[in-house]
Amino acid sequence: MNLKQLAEHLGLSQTTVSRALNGYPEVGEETRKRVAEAARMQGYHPNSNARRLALGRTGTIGLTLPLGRGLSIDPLFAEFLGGLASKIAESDSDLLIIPVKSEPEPIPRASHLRSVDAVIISAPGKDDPLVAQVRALKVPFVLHGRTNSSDPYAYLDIDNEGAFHRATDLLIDLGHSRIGLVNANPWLNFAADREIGWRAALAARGFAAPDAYIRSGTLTEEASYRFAHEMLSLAEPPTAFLCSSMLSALGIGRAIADLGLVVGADVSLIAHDDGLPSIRPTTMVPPLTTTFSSLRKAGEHIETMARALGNGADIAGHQEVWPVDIVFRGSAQRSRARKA
Amino acid sequence: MNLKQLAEHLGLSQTTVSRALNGYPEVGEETRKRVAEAARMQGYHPNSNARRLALGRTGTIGLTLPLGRGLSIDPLFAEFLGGLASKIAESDSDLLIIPVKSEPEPIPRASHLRSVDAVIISAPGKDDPLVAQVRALKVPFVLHGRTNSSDPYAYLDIDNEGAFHRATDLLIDLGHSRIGLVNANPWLNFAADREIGWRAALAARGFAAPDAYIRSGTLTEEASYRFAHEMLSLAEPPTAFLCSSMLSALGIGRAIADLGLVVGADVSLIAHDDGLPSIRPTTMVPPLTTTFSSLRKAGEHIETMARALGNGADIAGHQEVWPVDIVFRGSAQRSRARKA
DNA sequence: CATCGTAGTCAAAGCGCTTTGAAAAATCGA
DNA sequence: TCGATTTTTCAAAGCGCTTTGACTACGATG
Repeated sequence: MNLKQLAEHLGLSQTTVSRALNGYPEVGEETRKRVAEAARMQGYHPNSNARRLALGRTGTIGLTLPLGRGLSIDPLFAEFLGGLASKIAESDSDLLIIPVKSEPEPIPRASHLRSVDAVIISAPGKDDPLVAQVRALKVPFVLHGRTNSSDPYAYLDIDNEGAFHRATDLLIDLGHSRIGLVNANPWLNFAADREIGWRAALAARGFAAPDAYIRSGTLTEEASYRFAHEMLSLAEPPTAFLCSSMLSALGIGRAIADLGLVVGADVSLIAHDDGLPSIRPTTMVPPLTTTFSSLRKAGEHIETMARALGNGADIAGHQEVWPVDIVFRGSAQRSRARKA
Repeated sequence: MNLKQLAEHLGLSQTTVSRALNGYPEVGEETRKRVAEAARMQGYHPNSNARRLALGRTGTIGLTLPLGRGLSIDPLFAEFLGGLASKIAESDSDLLIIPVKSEPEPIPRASHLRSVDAVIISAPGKDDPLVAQVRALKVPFVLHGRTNSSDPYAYLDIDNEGAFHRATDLLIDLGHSRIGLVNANPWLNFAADREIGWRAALAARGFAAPDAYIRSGTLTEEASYRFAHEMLSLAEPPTAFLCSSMLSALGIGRAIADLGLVVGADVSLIAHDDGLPSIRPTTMVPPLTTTFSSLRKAGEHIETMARALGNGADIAGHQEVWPVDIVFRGSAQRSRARKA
C-alpha cells in the first residue's frame, strides 16, 4: 500500500493525503481525521526512501564504529552508544553504524558517509584520516573528542589534559613523585591530552616523567596488569599510578596485590571513570579515586549537536569542552616508604 | 554532482553511465574506463536514497538495541555488535540501529522497521511484542536467540539448555548437590532455557532446585555479588554456583572471598563465557570453568543470515542452534565438607 | 453586486537513480 | 556488398514521496 493507493481509496489527491499525514495546516480537520484513520486501517507506512529522496535529507545520523584489531567493541564505546541511542529513540532520526576498520585502511565506503545528514566520529586520533575524508565529502560532522586540525570543526570533548594534570597534582600533594601512567594508544587524541596533563604537572613540580613510567596500549584488564607488573618490577618502582580506564584499574590492582602490596596503603591509584555501570569505583577495595565524566551524557548530548549540524547549524556554538570532576576516595593515599 | 550532470559532462546518457558504474556487461570497456575515471575526478557519489528508491531495497539491515532501565548497553550486546559490524564493513550493506526502550513501551517507530531489508532481534523474550510487531509489518527478521512462537521464524541460537544441563551434571558428578544459579531476567528466553537445563539436571539426579538457590536480574558484578552473598548466608548454602555471565562470576567470586572462602577449593563456580576479550576466564584465580560460545562469531554469522533473508531467502535453512563447549578449569572442584 | 480573502483541494513537476524497449553503430558471414 | 547479428548507446518511464502553483468554493468586505 502506497500513497497513491491510499489517496485513491479515499477519493483524495496524493497532495492532500500527504499533507494530512504530515500535519500541514492547509488541510481540513475533518479530512485529516479521515485520512489518519484510513492510514491506520490500511496499515499504510510511507516508504522512507522515497520520503528521503523527496526531502533531500536522510533523517539519519551516522556514527563511526572503530573496529580494533580484536574486532570487538570497547565497553566505553558501548556506553557512549547507549546514551546516543536513547536520544535517537526519542528524536525522529535514525542511527546508522559506520564500521571503520582499523589502521591500514581506515576509510569506510563513501556511500555510507553520504547517506547521513551528519556524522559523529568518536575518539578521533591525531591527523585522523577519517576526519579528512568526511571533510572532503562535505558531510557535516562532529567529533567526540578533538583532533589537531587547524580548520575549525564541531566537537564535544572533556578536559582530559586538565583532569590528568590535577590528578597528578593531587598525587604529588600526597607526597608521590614516582607516578606511573597507564594510558590508551597515544595516537588517540584523548590519550595524548592525558599524557600532556601528566607531564605538565610533573614538570611544574620539578619531577621527572621517565619513559619507564608510561605505558600505552589497549586498555584491557590483562594488558594493564602486565604494564603495572613491569613498572613495579623496576629498581625504582612508581609509588602511584594514574590510568585511563576502570578496566585498567582492575588490572593494576591485581598486579599490586600480586606483589603482596595493598592499593592505597602501599601504592596509590587514580583512574579515569567514564561512568560505566558495570564497573564502579565505589565497589572496589579500597574505593577508587577517580577523574569522572559520564560517557553516557556525552552520547546523549552529541546526538543533539549532530542533529543541529545536520540541519545546517553553524560550527560555532558547537564546540564544547566539559570539565572533569576529581572524586577523592580511598585508593589515593599519602606516600610512605615501602619495601621492594 | 549527480548522475545527470556527470552524463552531460561525458556526453553520454544517464543509462550508460549508470550501467558503466554498476558493472553491467552491456557497456564498452573503453567507455567504462572513461566513466569510472570521470566519476572519480568529479567526485561523483550516487545518491543512496535515490538508488534505494529505484532499487526497491534499502541495502540496510536493522538491529534492535534493547535499552535497559539504565539505558546503558550490555557488554554482551556490544560484543555481538562488534562481530556484526565487522561483517557489515565487508559486505555492501548498512547497519541501522533500532533503539527499543524497555518494558513499558517496547515498540519502536514503525518507520524505523520499514526502512530495512531485514531486522535482527537480539536476546528476545518470551512472547516478545517486538517479534509480533515485526511479523505484523512483514519485515523479514531473524532472532538471535529463540522465542516461544508457534509460527516458524529464522533464528540463530546456542544450546543454552544443554549447556547448563551438562554444567550442572558436571557439578553433581563432582559431588555437589546444592547448586546455586545466578541468572539473567527469566523473561529473556536464553535465561529461561538455562534455568530449564539446571532444573532438569538436578531433577534427573534426584536433587532439589529450591527457589532460594536461584536469583535473577541484571547480570552486573554488583548484583551478582549481592545474590551470591545472600545465598551463601543461607542455613544450607550452595556448595557450587552456576552463573550466566563472566561479570557475574566476578561478583560471585568477590562474595565467596568476602566470606573467607576460596573459589574452587571451597565453593565451585561455573560461568557462561561469551568470549568477551576484556574478561577472560583464564586470567581469573583460579581459572574459571566455563560453558563457552563466542558471541562475536554469532554476530558475524547472523549478518549473513539477515542479508539472505532480506534477499528473499526462505526461513527454512535459517534456523540454527550452535552447540556449547564446556571448558574445564580450576574453579570447579570436588565438593568437600566446609565450615559455615 | 463585484471583489477579495481564505480554507481546502488538486494536477503536475520534481528528487536522482535504475531499467525497459528501441534505435544506432559496429561486426560479421556469405 | 548487403542483410543479419551483436554491441553499444539512448530516451523515457518508473520508484513513492513532497511541494509548487493554480484552482474552486464560499463567506466576508467594500
